[in-house]
Amino acid sequence: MSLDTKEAILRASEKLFSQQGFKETSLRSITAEAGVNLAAVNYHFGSKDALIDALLAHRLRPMNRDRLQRLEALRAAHPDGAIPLDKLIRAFVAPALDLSRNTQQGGAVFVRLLGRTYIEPSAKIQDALRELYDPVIQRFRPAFAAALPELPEGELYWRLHFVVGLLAYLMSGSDMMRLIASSRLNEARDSEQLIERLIAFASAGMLAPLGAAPTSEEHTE
Amino acid sequence: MSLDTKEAILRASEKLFSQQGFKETSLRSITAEAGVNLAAVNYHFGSKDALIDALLAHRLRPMNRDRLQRLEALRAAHPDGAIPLDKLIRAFVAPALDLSRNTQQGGAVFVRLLGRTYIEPSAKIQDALRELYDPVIQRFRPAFAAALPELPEGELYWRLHFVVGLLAYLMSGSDMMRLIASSRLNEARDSEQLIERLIAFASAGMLAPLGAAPTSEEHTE
DNA sequence: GTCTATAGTCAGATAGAC
DNA sequence: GTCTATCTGACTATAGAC
Repeated sequence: MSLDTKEAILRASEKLFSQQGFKETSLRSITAEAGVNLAAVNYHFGSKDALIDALLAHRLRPMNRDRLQRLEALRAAHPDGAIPLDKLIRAFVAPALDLSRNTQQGGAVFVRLLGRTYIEPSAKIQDALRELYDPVIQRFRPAFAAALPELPEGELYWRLHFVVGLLAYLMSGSDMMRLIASSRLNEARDSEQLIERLIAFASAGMLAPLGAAPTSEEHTE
Repeated sequence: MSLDTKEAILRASEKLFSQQGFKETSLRSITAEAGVNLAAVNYHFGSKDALIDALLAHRLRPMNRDRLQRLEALRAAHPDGAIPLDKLIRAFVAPALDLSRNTQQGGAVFVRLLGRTYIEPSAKIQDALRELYDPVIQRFRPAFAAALPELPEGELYWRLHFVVGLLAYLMSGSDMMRLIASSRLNEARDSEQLIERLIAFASAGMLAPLGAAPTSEEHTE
């Protein structure tokens, strides 16, 4: 029936994990959604945890490869070492959000899953993530430092943090969006515009003046 | 023994929920931590879900009251209607992060819990949140619109979104932080400085130029 | 490789003694 | 109000027939 049992499980689990979370999604619901037998997950992957690991690696590795390729391309295009900030941010952010346009690869489903992993407290998932992310951070950080030479190291750390947080929140997405949704708003969730908005916001934030916050002594009152 | 069974349950559940998540925390672990009987939760709160609701309301109501009070104070201090952007952001952001300094009230424990609720997909939690947040958003939005008169409505929506995301991510906190933590970094997680950094970043982001992202045709390659 | 059947665990909730 | 004891249900995982 289905192309492949293993593939069907990956597809179904991606969908359900992203909708409900890891702990909340049972192997029963996954195998039902995939149209395969309950025992198939343990046969093909060994355990639920191993399934999660496989799923993350399956998607994150190509995404991070994309990020590093874009960074290399930028390096080549700017041999003087001065890569414009917005291009750097785009290289980091676009591969993640681009997945939502690639419907063939699971599309928006995986983007939500990815956002979810950023937040998940499970130690196992955190470990898997760290291993997948560390090389990327290690390469992007000096590029950002070069693009923002006047920013102290501590500040750079936090501002990178803010960008990652922004990305994670957007990808885990639309739950919180509904909270604010008293506004009708054209459903402009097309990722094309979203990426541009995110880059504009993040670039401005990264470039924020340093001792700037006017502190406004007390909040009146 | 303990002050009050009900209070002990609230305290313990706040701690465990924030550390492990809602689904991952069992009533058994809560009652063990609180030093009370397993049946006490159901006796005092009725169910696990009702406990979560009570916990959220217990903390969010005062926080949102604080937000609205600060907004009113700003309105009074700026009768012309032009509240500076950074003060607006502070009024929205500080009551959340301030809780981490108020150790008497549960301190950082609740901040993480709060960050977690922003992300939790459970429909019940989302509903409880919407009810608590709606009045706040409804009041802050026009103030932001007045502070950024040139920003189209759609843009304002997204940028507010980004600020909320930033806040949520920071509060759900430090899990992702460890991912990037190849940097040693002075453990400057003192919320005082964090608030200032967040306000600076968010203010700059809200003020980002409009059609600005230079689009950089393709990413080279 | 795929299935059924089931073992073993742990969850939330409740009845009823104190 | 608090406790013990227990019910009921859901889960992961596995053994073993096909």
